Amino acid sequence: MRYSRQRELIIDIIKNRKDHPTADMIYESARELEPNISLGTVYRNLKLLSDENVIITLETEDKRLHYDGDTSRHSHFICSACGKIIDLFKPAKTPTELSELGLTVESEKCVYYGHCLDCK
Amino acid sequence: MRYSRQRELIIDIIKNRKDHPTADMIYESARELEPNISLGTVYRNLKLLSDENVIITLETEDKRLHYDGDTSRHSHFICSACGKIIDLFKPAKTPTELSELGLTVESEKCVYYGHCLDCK
DNA sequence: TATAATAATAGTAATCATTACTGATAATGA
DNA sequence: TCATTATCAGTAATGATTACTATTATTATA
Repeated sequence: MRYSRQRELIIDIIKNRKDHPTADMIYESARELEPNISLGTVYRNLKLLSDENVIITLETEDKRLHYDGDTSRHSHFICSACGKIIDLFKPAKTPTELSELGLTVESEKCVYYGHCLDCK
Repeated sequence: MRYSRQRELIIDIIKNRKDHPTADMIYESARELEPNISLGTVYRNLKLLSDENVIITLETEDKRLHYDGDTSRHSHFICSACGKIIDLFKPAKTPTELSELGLTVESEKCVYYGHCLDCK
């Protein structure tokens, strides 16, 4: 992977945000410093970076990928009303602890990734 | 919600499958009994049923929604190689227990849903 | 430092899952 | 039976993402 000014900018943007932006939000942000950057470039690099585990993707119910520059092991809380995504760092919060933070947990989706018996 | 033959068929298909089909797979299956059913009808009903919590959606990395007729509290294992989705029923399996089942856990994504402070 | 090889880019077209739209059909309460 | 209207089939539209192409920029090496 060669150096590119555009990719460095994209990494910098994601790593310095606390929210979990979509490709479009990252594109808007990148255009402030690199007005000619292409949306395709943003998408290509986001794919590349998540393939290389430099960033993490979040498949949400709004049908747009959200990106997270923090690759440390943590969970997320998504507000069903406004869609806001909140980091939940380890050690894992229990539903009770979340309630104490003012977060009402109504449901959860937990997915483990790896290789199954057939594919090993 | 009125009765419709098409919706009953869709519910029946999802509730009787152990895999986690996409809209397209459900459409193909439904056409065997209801050859004129429309793909739009399948999508409309899947949305309706998940809004009413009759079924569950799974947002996966293949960018297609997968549906689960089992609404009991459980997690999922997704094979990174073949995409197969396996139910993990409660009590939650630990990484060790999963390994014993032949499932190599390499990463996880856990999302909690509810309402944040601002939206309550 | 100049140069050749090629990764990466900008800009745009294409893809594809999902949703919206429309006139016809069917379920349901009176 | 009939009126109301949810639902349907079929198709067009949407929107996020990916693919394509000619050009530009990075980098290893002479």
